Amino acid sequence: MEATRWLTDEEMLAWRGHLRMSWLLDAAIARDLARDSGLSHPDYYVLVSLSETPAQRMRMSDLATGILWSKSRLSHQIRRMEARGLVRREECSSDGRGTFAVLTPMGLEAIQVAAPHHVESIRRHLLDPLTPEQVTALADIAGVVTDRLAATLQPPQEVDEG
Amino acid sequence: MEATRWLTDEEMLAWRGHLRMSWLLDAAIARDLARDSGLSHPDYYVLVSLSETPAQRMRMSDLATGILWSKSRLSHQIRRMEARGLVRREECSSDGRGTFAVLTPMGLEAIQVAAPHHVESIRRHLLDPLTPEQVTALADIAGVVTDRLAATLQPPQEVDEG
DNA sequence: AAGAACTAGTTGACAAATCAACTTCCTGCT
DNA sequence: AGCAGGAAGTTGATTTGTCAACTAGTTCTT
Repeated sequence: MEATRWLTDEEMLAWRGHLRMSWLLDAAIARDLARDSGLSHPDYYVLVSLSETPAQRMRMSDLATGILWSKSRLSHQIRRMEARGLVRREECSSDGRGTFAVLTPMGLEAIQVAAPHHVESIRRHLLDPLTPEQVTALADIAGVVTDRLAATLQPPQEVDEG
Repeated sequence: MEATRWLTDEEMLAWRGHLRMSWLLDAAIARDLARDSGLSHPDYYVLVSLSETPAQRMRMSDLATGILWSKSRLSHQIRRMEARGLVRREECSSDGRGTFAVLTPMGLEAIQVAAPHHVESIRRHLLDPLTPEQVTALADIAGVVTDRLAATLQPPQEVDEG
């Protein structure tokens, strides 16, 4: 059993700073989003993913993978959004098990209205306070860390052992 | 109404990268924590805050403020942790409304066992992949962003207007 | 010293996320 | 063809977090 290498002050600042930043940032951006557009952060991810796709539809599992959610979480979320008229489900003709989540006109409208405010909010809270070098540094840091994590991490829920 | 300044590729990379990093990092560290120590991330914050305090006790509201939680969330969390024997509540003699959350011997034991593994997990997932310059850069970025946000953000729940 | 206004904390109802089955359909093997 | 095993989604129960209302004690004001 080796001695623990405790965090240096600088490391502690980076870790706790990151935690605090991500919590505050998420809260601030979620608050803006709700105020400006009546959407939650999860709603927004879903709508933006669908809207970036040519036919504005995606298979449930592709969507879930893209935003790093479990299939269960996505299914519940889509059910709620369907009830609000933002998306609808459509069967997949080529695979009987499959389901598409499809953007409705109302969902498209919602994301188009929301997007400019959301960008503004990201600028205000995250990008504006940073120098261009810091923006690049953040992108690099995130790249390195996520590459490593994506390799390690098994997606949520997919355990299913017998 | 001015034209929206959409995000550049670099800005998009920074923002989405940050989102993805914080989600994956939290998931990975939470998973390690649960496996190694049977604690959730929220449990850990609470225990660590209490353990860093001289008498291993804190007023509920100070604790809530320190970890950026609403009073309600903390109250529920402490109730659950109390049921597991990790903390207990104690009345405050100088202020009849007040309550202390106090670390129990079992809670102390839990945090002492958990801490080395947790540090190891933070190193593995976040710090090791980064250069020392990147660690410093991350600390700086978080500092700038959170200072700005802390000024703007009203704490959760404290609305209470009539 | 009395009451208004504020602060500390809790509670219960609701919303959202996770977890563990479960159904249905597809694919590959013999 | 027929069946084992895997993949796609859904569902319901449980846990966790949020919101609004509430109790009780303190402080400020006159």
